[in-house]
Amino acid sequence: MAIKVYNTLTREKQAFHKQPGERVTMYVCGPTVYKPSHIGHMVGPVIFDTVKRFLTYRGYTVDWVVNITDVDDKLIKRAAELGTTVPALAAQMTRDYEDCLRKLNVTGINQMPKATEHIAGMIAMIGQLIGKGYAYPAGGDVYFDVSKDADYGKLCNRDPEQLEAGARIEVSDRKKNPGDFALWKGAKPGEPKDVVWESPWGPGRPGWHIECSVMSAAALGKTIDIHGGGLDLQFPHHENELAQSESANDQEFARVWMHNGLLRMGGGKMAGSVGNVVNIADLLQKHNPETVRFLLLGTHYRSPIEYSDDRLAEVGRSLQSFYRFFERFERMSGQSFHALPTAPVTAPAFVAGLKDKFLECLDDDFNTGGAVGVLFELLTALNKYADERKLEKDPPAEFLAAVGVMRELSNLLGLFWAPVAARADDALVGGLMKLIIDLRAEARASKNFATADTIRKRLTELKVTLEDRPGGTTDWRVG
RNA sequence: GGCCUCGUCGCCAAGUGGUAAGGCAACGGUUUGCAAAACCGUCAUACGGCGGUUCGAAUCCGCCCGAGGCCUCCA
Repeated sequence: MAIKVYNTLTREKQAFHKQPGERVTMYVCGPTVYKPSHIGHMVGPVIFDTVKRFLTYRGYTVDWVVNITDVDDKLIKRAAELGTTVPALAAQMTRDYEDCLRKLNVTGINQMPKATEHIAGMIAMIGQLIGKGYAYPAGGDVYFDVSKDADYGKLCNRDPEQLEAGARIEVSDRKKNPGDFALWKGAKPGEPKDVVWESPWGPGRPGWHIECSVMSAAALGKTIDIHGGGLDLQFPHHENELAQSESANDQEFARVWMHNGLLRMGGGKMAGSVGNVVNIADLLQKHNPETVRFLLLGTHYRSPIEYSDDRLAEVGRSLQSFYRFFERFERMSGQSFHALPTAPVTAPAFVAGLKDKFLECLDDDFNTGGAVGVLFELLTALNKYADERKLEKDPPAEFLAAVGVMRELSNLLGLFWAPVAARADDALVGGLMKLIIDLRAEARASKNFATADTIRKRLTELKVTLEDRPGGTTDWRVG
């Protein structure tokens, strides 16, 4: 089985260009850290985390870098509004971003370089571009000259001529062509000192696009295997990164470009600039982080996802059947599903076809939506197996292996990483529940079903569900 | 105006030439003292519309309708 990947540059799915055993370098554009992260910021990380998990599973060694933009106009503005400094604001928002990644089980990032730590490299690259005639200083700024780059626009199929026709591009008499973009921005009067660096073209700070060109090369080399990011970054950001890097280095910048679809809300994309964002912190007040990850992976990564509270609630509901199975598994085996190893296991016959189907989905351009569907089929197969054999305890090795397959595959999607605290582990609550259940058991034993049902009904009103099992035992759960 | 996506069951969604996965919801059944959970079954002759190519199309081509992204900061 060969992995196929859709490449934005060629607009087609192609066989992945590396062989298992080789190192794969992956660079994904991260956030500008001026506000708390919203869910849209997590789409890329969750998807590329899954990409890394799968490539690793297939035998590749993946080196994944996500950058942090910690100096920029929005940061300067926001820091001034809050009465703080750019470095302080950036540090705080970076922690927020990292916290969100952790909460959504994004574990695969190897490095998160910051723009301000690579200013020297950016100045060097800008100098190189000027030396080769691709860029020109103008009034304290430095611009990239798109007319000098013969294949400018190849990523997004843009014609520089038509950029002029658009006329929405920022007008500046310093630019030679309307499509030219800033590599270096001269400092403006009144800007705080901590956003100003000295350069051969005067004090100032780097443009946005140059940081990715420099940091990706510094961390991963001049040619990277996978460059990822949101669809909204295709143009101009990625187009410009590409133009800079290839003009400066005379070698291919990225072998494969992967772009994830955008999260939408109310029919349009969710973005800080639109103002319809939902912060992760707020979101996690109401929903389990696994539900959020499940939602993001339930759709193919190149498609848009419509976000809504109802949608998340529905996803949460569909997740319940997995959790119930994990509890069932624990009851019969005495083992926690979450404690099972994630290493590959040989699939027993009754689930072997499903395992193959799951892996084929991921082989085909990381089709997580299809893979999630297979997980549900696997769940049904496991429950059915246990039902048919009336398994209550000491499940056979075959069954344990099949559950191991569930563990192995769901881990490729980064799902089910934490035991769900469905019931209070509070000693008092546990003791009270045992008391109530014991009393109800006595009522049932003496055929006093009216009392038994009243107890259950009252508990239901308190969002506690009782489940009577064969043999007279009763389990309870919240929800 | 230019570039680019997308339109599959009530809702979400996979499926890129070979006869429509899966989930939620709903309805029947098995099980249960009754429930809950689980399992079984029903639920799109049909893939926005109209043409075309083909032995064969949701999948390819053309046109139309509708939704969205980019062309300015944006994951």
